[in-house]
Amino acid sequence: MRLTRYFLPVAKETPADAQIVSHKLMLRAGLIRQTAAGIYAWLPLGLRVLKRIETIVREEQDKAGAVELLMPTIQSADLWRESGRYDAYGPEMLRFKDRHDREMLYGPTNEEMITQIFLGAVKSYRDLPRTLYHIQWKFRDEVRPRFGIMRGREFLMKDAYSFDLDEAGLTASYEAMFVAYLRSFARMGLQAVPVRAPTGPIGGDLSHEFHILAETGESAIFYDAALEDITRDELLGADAATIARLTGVYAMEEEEHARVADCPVPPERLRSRRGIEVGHIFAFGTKYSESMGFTVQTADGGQVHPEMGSYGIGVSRLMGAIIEASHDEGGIIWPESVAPFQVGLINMRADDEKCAAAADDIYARLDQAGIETLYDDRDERGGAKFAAMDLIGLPWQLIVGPRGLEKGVVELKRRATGEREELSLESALARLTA
RNA sequence: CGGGGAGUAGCGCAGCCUGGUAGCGCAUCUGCUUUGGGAGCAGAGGGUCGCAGGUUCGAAUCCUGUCUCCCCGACCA
Repeated sequence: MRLTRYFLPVAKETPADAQIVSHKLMLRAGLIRQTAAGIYAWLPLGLRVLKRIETIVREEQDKAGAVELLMPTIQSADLWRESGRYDAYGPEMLRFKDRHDREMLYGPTNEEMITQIFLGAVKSYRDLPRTLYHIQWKFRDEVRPRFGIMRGREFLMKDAYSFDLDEAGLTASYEAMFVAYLRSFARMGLQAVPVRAPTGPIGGDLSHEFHILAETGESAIFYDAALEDITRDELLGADAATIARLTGVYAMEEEEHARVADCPVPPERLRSRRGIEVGHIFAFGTKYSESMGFTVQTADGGQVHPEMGSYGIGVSRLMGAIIEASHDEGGIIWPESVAPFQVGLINMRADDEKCAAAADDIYARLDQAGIETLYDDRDERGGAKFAAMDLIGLPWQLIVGPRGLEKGVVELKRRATGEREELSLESALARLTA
C-alpha cells in the first residue's frame, strides 16, 4: 500500500481526552477515531489489526472444534423475557422500539439467541456435544466508558456457546476453550494469566478470567510467581496437563484474594500486578436450557437439559491490551502476528528519480513475495517519515536512499529492538521472507 | 447516579475575571531554500467561539437553560 494513496491520519500531538498510553497511541497512529462516548470508528490501519486479531481468534476456535455462525446485533425483547433477563439486565442494555412499536435491544451478549437457534434444530443426544461461536459487535451502555477502546460501549467480541449432554462433557468443552484461549493470546505475543473467577449466584460452576498484565489494567491480580515460569511454547502447545498446571497455581482478583483467609502462597512468591481482562469463560450448566425449556432426548428415551457454557474474548479490547504490553516512547511495537503490515518501506528521497525508481522496484518485489508492505512514497523529509513509521509500529522498516544505493545497500531496521543494519537488497529480501 | 473539569480552525491551547466583533503553536496550501531521525524563510486559506434564550448601543466574554465530552467514585467483560 502506497502512503500517497492510503488513509492514515497520524498526529504529533496527543488528543486531550486520552489518558492511557494505548488510547493515546491508537489516536495518534490513526487506528481509531472517537465518534461518541465509548464509540469508535476503526480507520484503515486499525481495521487491519482488528481483522488480524479476529483471524487468530477464529483459527483457534476452529481448531478447538467450535463452529462459526453469525447472529445479529439487534434482538427482540421477547427473547430476553423468556430467560427472565430482560428485567434482570438493567440499564446496561440498550433498548429501543422499532416503527411498529416492538421492543428491541442491541445485544450485549447472545445466550438467549443461541439457545433459541440451537433448540429449534436439536432434539437428540446424538447432536451433542456442539460448540458454536460468532464474532460480532456488542453494545453495553456502560455508566462510564473509558480508556478508549478498552472499555467502550460498542465492542467486538468473540462469544462461543457449548452444549453438552452431561457435566463431564461440559468440562471437556470448557477445557477445549481454555486451551484455545491460551493459544490465542500466546500467538498475539501476550502473556495471559488465567484467574479463577467468582462463580456468582449460578453456583458450583467453573469460571476463569484471562488477564493481560499491564499497569493500566482495571483489576488488581494476586498470583503465585510460579505462573511466570510458564513459557510461550508451553502455552502454544497447551493441553489438559497445561490447564491442570495453570489452574493449580494460585491467581485471584483483589476482591477474591482479600476473602482468602490463609493465602497458600508464601509472601516471597506472591506477586501483585494489574490486569486487563481480555477473556472470560464459564460453565453455567442448565441455566438457559431450563429457563428456555430446551431438552434433548437421551439414549434411554429420557429428556435432559443440556449443560451449557459460554466463552468470551474481547477482540477489540485485545488491541488496546497488546499496545499496553508492547510500545515504547516512539510508539506502538506490533507483534508480527497482528501487525497491520509487516514492512514499512521508506523512500528517503521521493524527489530523486533514481531513488524513487529503486524504491518502486523494491515495493513491487516485496509485493510479489507476498510481504504486506506500507510504502512511504511521500515527498517528505526523512525525519517525519521515520517518526511516523515508528509511531505505527510495523515490525520492519526498509529504508531506501541515494546514499545506500551508491553503495548498493539498503537499511533494514527492526522496530522492536531498534537494530539497524545495511544489507544488499537481496539479503534484506531474504531476511524479510524468512 | 454523586463529585469535579472542559467545549474557541483538523489537533493542542490562549483570550473570558475587567463586554468593543478572535489569536498562538502544530497541521494544511503557495513560493524559494533545503533533504538520512518530526527543516528554514516568506506568504495564504480555514472558526456563525457547542446550542438556545436573555441583558446590553454592542456578547467568545455577563445571566438562564440545554446538549456533549473528559476525570474521580459507585457499577461492570
